[in-house]
Amino acid sequence: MARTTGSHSETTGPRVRAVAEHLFAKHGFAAVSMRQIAAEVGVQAGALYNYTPDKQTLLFSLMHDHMVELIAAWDATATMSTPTASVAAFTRFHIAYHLARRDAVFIAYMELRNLSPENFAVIEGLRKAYEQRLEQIIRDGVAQGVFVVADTRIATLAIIGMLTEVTTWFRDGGRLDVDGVADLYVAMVGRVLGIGEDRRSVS
Amino acid sequence: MARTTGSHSETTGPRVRAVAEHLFAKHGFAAVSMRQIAAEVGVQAGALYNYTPDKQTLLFSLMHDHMVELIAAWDATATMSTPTASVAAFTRFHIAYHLARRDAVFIAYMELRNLSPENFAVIEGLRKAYEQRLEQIIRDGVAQGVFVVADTRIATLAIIGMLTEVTTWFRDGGRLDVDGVADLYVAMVGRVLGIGEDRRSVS
DNA sequence: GTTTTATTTGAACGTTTGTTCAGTTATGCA
DNA sequence: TGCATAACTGAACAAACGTTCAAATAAAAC
Repeated sequence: MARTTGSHSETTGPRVRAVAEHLFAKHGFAAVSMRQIAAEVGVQAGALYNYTPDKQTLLFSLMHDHMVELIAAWDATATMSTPTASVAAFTRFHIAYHLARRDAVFIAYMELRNLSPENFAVIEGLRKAYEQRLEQIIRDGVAQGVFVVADTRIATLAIIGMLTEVTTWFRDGGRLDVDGVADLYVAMVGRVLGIGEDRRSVS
Repeated sequence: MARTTGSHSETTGPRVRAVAEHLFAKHGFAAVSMRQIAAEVGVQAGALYNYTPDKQTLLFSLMHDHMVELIAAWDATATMSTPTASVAAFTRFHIAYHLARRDAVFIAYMELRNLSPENFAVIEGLRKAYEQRLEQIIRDGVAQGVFVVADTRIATLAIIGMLTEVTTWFRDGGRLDVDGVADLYVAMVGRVLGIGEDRRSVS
């Protein structure tokens, strides 16, 4: 036996990526073998090498595409408006997107140490680029006097941290749905940024 | 050659754990071999099995001890006082402790999926127990009317998330030292909890 | 209907894996 | 000083690892 019925690059290629994404997220890059991926795809291990030069590149490719798509999705969502509206939109976008693509998000946050130095630098740059989007909104809000924050950079990181943490506990069918969670976080993020704060009350 | 000069269980045992903790944090549990650990300790791989029944138990033991020590350290720190003081103390404690023991923290958050189901349940229980400490403080604050939060549970998770995120970017010798970072987070956490909020301003 | 080409198999490769254990040696106790 | 034991070595085990490649076969092109 060799080539099987219905075999096709256009279906196998994406399937390899989808299966790898799922298994890497579930068990970790180092704990998943090429043979496991192949088995799940329904193919022999050797066939995977038609779609990736090696395992490491497969991981990098998944992470890279995810980060690029994340940034593109936000840039397509973002509209010129007030900092207050922008930060609320960012909060809702971040939560919804991260919950919808949990496997990819998990990998992008957890498998950085399995990347070669050059590949790491690329992913790190993309992550920074994404964070910059939020940081710029906060900077604008501070400049316009609608946000009151002691340290823009730290506020950015704190907000990213609290938003991303949602992926670790959110379960479909739980007490709150995605929109309900997003509403609560929009309010909390607003507080962190001091929206509507009476500035005289600050010593 | 067999037993080497100066060999001693009381020194090798802790060294195995220290080396394993460091390597697991740096490269991930699955990516580190028993031979790598042994080499770093300065011993042959077989010798490790005097100190752990197997690799998985070594991981679990590290995570378990870390969580127990974390909880014990907080319980030793916590004092009866106002919710506002307690939450500030928790914030400072969490940041300082997590930055001081970064390797252990990293492992406890990242290697859960490499645990057997029973071991996972134990660690998860300890994590919940730690979160409960913060949640109880927030609940007390809400009951006393000094905190204003829409959802106590979500506020707890959001705060834990934003505090833990510090470990991903903090570098010694950076722009801010630990105390400086903690100061900023105490203020941000206070805002999330609505401390000092004018309740009439909420619709 | 034949030829070309893309796709996959299946076996093989050299390493490395976690773990075991009989044998060897330094150490602590009598 | 001698003996028992704790600590470690070094070799061995079967299994699994990522990767390669000639051979085989389905699909596409003509």
